[in-house]
Amino acid sequence: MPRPCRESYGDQKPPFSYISLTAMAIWSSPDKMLPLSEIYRFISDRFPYYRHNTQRWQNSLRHNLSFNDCFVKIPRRPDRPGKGAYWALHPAALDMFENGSLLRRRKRFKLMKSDKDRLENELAALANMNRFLFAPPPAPPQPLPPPPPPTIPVEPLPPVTTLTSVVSEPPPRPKRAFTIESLISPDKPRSPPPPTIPQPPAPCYVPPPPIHHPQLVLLPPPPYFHPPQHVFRFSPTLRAV
DNA sequence: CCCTAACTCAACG
DNA sequence: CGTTGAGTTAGGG
Repeated sequence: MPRPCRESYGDQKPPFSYISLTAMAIWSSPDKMLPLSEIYRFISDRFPYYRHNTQRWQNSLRHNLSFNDCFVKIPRRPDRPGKGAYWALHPAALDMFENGSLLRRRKRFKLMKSDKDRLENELAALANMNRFLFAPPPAPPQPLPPPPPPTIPVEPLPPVTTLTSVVSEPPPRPKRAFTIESLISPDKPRSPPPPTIPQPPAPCYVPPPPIHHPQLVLLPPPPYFHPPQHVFRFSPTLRAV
């Protein structure tokens, strides 16, 4: 066992908190967001310890998702039905484990009330837009004007300027402590090494291509800044308190 | 030893 | 499934 990676904990409890495990699962997904069932599967797939007592730890895990501001519930698109919402990581929480401890963070990640409210508004607005943009196709034309369908009350959208903040790009690879790589890479050749095409030296930062995102509405990208500090673009004032 | 993050149990919608 | 509260356990300064 020179290379302890996945499956190396056997039936022993892995030294990760539920928050760590959940973050790993979300991180490992192509879209950086997962429904609850997929989070369960990620964990029980690679940590045999969690193939038992499922009722207990899954309840705890759901508690964590709701309780911790570092997890953000993303509404489903109506045209992508399924159970439950998607869960993503709050971008300001990406450095949650900077201290290297995967058991206990230095400090709980909590949003200030104002930021929490703003995030809530953005997600509500997103859900509203999704209702429009991904509504089921209208019924075939009727001979007579059908009675106006129960119109979905669409609430006035919050200032659109903040909406772009919900659009996300793939998060960066974890900085140090989080050994996601060793956990997910062995059986996940998810991104075949890109063919090394000699690139002309870019004089400055080149914005990444538009991000395909199955769940979120892509809006015109905001202006790019030089070193992209954060791959997510939430409201710039979002802060962990 | 203390503080508090993390966990557990459980009720409720 | 998701939220919330209350009580317990335990990580780490």
